[in-house]
Amino acid sequence: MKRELPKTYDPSDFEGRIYQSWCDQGLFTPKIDHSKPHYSIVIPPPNITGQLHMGHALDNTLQDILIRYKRMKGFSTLWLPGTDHASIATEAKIVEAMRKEGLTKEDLGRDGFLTRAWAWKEQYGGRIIEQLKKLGSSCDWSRERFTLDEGCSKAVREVFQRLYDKGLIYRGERIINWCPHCKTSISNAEVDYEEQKGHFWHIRYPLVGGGGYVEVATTRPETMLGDTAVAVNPADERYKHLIGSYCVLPLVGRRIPIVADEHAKLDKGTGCVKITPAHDPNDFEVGKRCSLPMEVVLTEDAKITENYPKYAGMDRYEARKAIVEDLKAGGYLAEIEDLNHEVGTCYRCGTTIEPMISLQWFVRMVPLAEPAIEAVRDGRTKFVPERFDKNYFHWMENSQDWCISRQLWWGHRIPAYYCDDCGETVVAKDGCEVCPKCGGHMTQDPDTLDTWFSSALWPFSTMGWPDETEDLKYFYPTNTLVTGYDIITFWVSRMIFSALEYTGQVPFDTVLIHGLVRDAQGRKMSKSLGNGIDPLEIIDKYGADALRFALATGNSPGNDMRFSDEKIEAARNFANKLWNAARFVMMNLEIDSIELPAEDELALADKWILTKFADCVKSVTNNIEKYEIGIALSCLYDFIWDVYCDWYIELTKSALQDKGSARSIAAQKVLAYVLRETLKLLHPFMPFITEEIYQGLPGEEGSIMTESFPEIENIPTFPEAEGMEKAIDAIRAIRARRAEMGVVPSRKASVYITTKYADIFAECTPYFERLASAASVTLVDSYADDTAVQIITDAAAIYIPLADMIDFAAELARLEGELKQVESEITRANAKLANESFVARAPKQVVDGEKAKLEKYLEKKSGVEAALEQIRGMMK
RNA sequence: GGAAGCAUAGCUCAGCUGGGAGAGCAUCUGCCUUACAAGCAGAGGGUCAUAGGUUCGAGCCCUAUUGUUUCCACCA
Repeated sequence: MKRELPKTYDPSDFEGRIYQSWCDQGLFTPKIDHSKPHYSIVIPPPNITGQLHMGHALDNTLQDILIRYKRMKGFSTLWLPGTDHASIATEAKIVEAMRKEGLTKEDLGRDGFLTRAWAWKEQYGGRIIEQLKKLGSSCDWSRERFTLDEGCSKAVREVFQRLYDKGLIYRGERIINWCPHCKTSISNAEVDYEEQKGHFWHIRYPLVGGGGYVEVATTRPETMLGDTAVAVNPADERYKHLIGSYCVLPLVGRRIPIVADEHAKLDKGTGCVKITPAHDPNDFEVGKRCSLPMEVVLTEDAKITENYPKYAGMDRYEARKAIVEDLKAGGYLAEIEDLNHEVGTCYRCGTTIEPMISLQWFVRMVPLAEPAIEAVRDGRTKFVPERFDKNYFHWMENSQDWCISRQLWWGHRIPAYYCDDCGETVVAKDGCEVCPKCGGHMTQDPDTLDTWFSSALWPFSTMGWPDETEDLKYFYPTNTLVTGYDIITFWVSRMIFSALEYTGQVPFDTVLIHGLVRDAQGRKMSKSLGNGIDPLEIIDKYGADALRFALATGNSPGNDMRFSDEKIEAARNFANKLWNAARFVMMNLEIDSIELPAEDELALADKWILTKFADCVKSVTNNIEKYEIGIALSCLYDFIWDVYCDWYIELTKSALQDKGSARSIAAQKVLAYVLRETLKLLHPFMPFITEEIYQGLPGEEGSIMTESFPEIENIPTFPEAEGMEKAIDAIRAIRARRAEMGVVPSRKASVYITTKYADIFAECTPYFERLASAASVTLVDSYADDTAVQIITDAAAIYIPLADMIDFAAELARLEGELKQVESEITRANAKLANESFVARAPKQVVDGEKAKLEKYLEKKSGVEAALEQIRGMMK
């Protein structure tokens, strides 16, 4: 059944319909077939708070390209989709929404809050999935997962239990990053540093017994309330005599010791450091080494505790002001220095984090990191591009224990239980109600886990781990993980060590890293700048294929890219070009199925396009295999636009006019064959337009998705096709000269050609007539009309009698220029070949190539010289 | 403080293991040529950041410098 394409390319006309038909046919759901190789990808699960943004669009376009390619290559292909509960981000949004209604978490209580959170998930979780579908993502929706669903939660509890039993999870008092706004701890990875203007306050602490003081400096003077010592370096001659003595904490009056610790540097500041073990990570360590007491001075919303009545209830900044004033009044303030420094902020809400001592759960990183480092070092998992492994190693080798407990409600609740009576701690994945020790009632830890704890299990928890499911056996480990470089430490590294620990295998063999999508000026897209581009608007306006093309082309792995109107328009134009080429081919077809003609029916142009197509298949395939998506796509772009449309279609036009003729039918077959095969090559990149056109081709009823990706072995190639290039060169040369002379295309002119490739040029006569404005083409042994324009190519000398158009002086100048150029080429080639070292050391093919060039130029030179002679003769 | 990336045409970027600098957009000139003006045919435009080095040969490899971006760590 032949269907004509509408005259204009309008993606909104068919993208939705096609996606639905793929779903209806179940084409995204793989069959588990142990006789076939598998290829699997798990999606980086988008947050349920999110909307599709350009980063997602890029990430998922790349994944879909790989998935569709592998599917057509015959792999049993799974792209497993899902969403992330995004504990802190979602909870923050819900709390904010509640605040507008005048409600707090406490008003609703834990259960009430969770009911509301699940309602949120129902409302927004589906939205981003719908958006992914608009992009064309060929995910197996029947396997869609959610990090907080029963299966993933089971995996989380299992892992927690195993790690606890192995001693790799522990609970302890440590300095953690506290967000006073979200009122939870966050991990080091969740802290963003930003430069802020601040001050360095120099404070004098009077010495006990005798005059004098030590001077310390701080950027957070309010923490002085919690000072329990002053440290000096043990090697510091200036203060050696003070070690072991005491000073008095101003405003507070507490006697605190002067201790020796390496943490104090000789050359920094005054050499004396105030020590606040409960509110500073370094001081915490000093405190441990020197057995100092810990004095907590801030509450969980960063206000001064009741222990300091004068300042109690003030928030940290008010207290800072008040304390500075009081220090000044008491004569303790020595100096105020301006200073810019990096301040840690919460990556979710931007609030300045407060280091605090707190009882939290931690994952011991060193034993887990080691095998994970090894797996990348020995290549079981590779980063593309490779350089990102440095990033990974650096983080892995220096990672501190991971704080995994969060004082949030939306998340996986920690499976730890404490006895109300004896305080016994039990970790139990299946729950625990009665204390095994005293029979008392057990209460579950109120905290939840870091959202990344469940994300870390995603590649296998989604496949049913810890159960030995069919999916797990067949599709795990996965093959490729596609993600941005900004998430390597958060997520990729944690998946790797988790997978190794629990499944004994790496979670994926390749991590394809892409960069950020920036705006046309190169700025990060952000809400606050208001420069975000909405992929859905782009899809509505230009189509998903155009968006995918724009994102996949013109950049290489790991690099940021800019997105602009020009880019998306160029992409849309390309789709339109293909659309119209297909329309043209289809309106000329008289055949009802597509097959290649017998070899003896092939014209030179047919052999040429088939050979060029084979080249295209090769480079597209090779580049996808190397994850060079951008290069693969640009090969296709060039082939479709320049080779197929601008040359091959034009070359067939004269044959097509002769409807029903053998030549016309042969041309139709080749046109249709190359079109169909090209659509298959392009399908992974632009799935909708390729499907729409494909289904309009004669004899093609099914989906292009179920076709095989073109294989180079199946495409006939012909060494003689190279001859076509000689004719193309000649046509180009004629066009260029005519354009230069200002001859309008409608003015046809006779063309005389002398060449040693007469057969080729004879066969190409119609092409010259159609594409080079030739009235006729005559092959001659020599040509002697002095008034003709002369054009010299490598393969031929071409004469066009256009006497009235010729400006002889200009012609002379041009030929002289051409001679000069060809001579310099000859000089260059000669010099190279005269270089013994070059001839001896360069590979043979390079040297031979150089000789061939020399040959060509010498021939051209004699042609140019002859032409010059003729024109000089005329001008006399 | 540690590390990495980038620097190529007016703009945005490609350039795979070293063998005569490419594309898109923009600019200029023609053109309604049996699909496509979202098009066709031509043209101009580059000391490949700088300085050294390795090599028969460097945009590509090495060293240093400059500019720029990012990541990590820390700043009492």
